[in-house]
Amino acid sequence: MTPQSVEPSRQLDRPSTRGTRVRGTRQAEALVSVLGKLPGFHSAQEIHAELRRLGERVGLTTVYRHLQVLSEDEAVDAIRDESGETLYRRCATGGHHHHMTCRSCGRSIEVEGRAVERWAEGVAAEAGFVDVDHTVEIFGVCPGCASATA
Amino acid sequence: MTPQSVEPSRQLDRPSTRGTRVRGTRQAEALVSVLGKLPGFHSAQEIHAELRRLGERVGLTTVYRHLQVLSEDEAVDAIRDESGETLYRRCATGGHHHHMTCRSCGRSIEVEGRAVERWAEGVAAEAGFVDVDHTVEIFGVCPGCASATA
DNA sequence: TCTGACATTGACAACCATTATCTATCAGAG
DNA sequence: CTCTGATAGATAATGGTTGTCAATGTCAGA
Repeated sequence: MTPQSVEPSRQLDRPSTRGTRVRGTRQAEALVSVLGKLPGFHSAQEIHAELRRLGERVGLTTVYRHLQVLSEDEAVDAIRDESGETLYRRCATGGHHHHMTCRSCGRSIEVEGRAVERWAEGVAAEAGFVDVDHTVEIFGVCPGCASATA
Repeated sequence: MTPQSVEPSRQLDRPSTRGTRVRGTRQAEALVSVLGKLPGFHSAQEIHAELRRLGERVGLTTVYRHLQVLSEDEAVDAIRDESGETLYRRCATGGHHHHMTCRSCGRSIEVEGRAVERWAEGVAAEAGFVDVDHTVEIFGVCPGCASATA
């Protein structure tokens, strides 16, 4: 996974010589476009299905490949749901952040957590851990779903 | 997942009428025993392999089943590694807590995080989320491994 | 504009952890 | 001891993800 087996077109997103080509290929553009429209988190398979629905002819393999690259570039967020499936979402904000996801409708909110960052760093430093990274996910039921259920 | 499909032997761990039988069967006892000895997190498959290595004849299915039940009972912690595999570890402390795991040797430290709990609750309350739960995992390289590498 | 080299695609099969199924077996009560 | 429901576990699915590799597309330079 670390050996960047693919690592394609790393040469910046050029302004496109013709058309609105963003990253070289039609497929990549379509994928990015769909990602921008879908709210909340979706699995690679769902994204692939959506692509097909829109008439775009893109292979599942390609979807996986792009999502992987995009998530390495931090252009999309990747989280795992409770069944272990990987879900992707286009990042709204650029930097490091976390998510609060609704268990019912799947929509998610990006949350900042300076407090958490500090805490994590503190804990790690105290134990002498280095090269530290962390994941934080909050799950709950959003106001909308909560009132709908009640 | 919520429909407690299995949910066996819910009738408390009786003091055992004969032997040190903890939960009725040899297999369950062996599993718990191994869990107690293994440090850090291990996959169900690893635990199963260890069981076999010790000469215990336990089926892989059974290992999975027990780990599932134990984790529902919060008798073991379950986390997911980066490849999506589920790892289990016997809980040292009873209550809610998080882990800081070494990427290199797999050992983990249990950490308390009142700060995080408070933060998560605050964020959730602010957004109107209810029935909130959260996961926090810290990954890094422990002092031992760090100095070994250096 | 043409062309060749290299990157990308995608159908398909392989992987592999996990779960479902279904019968044989065991534990414990009476 | 015997009966009965719980448990075990071999085996077969499941299903998301990744590997393979030939076909195709892209773009730079001629």
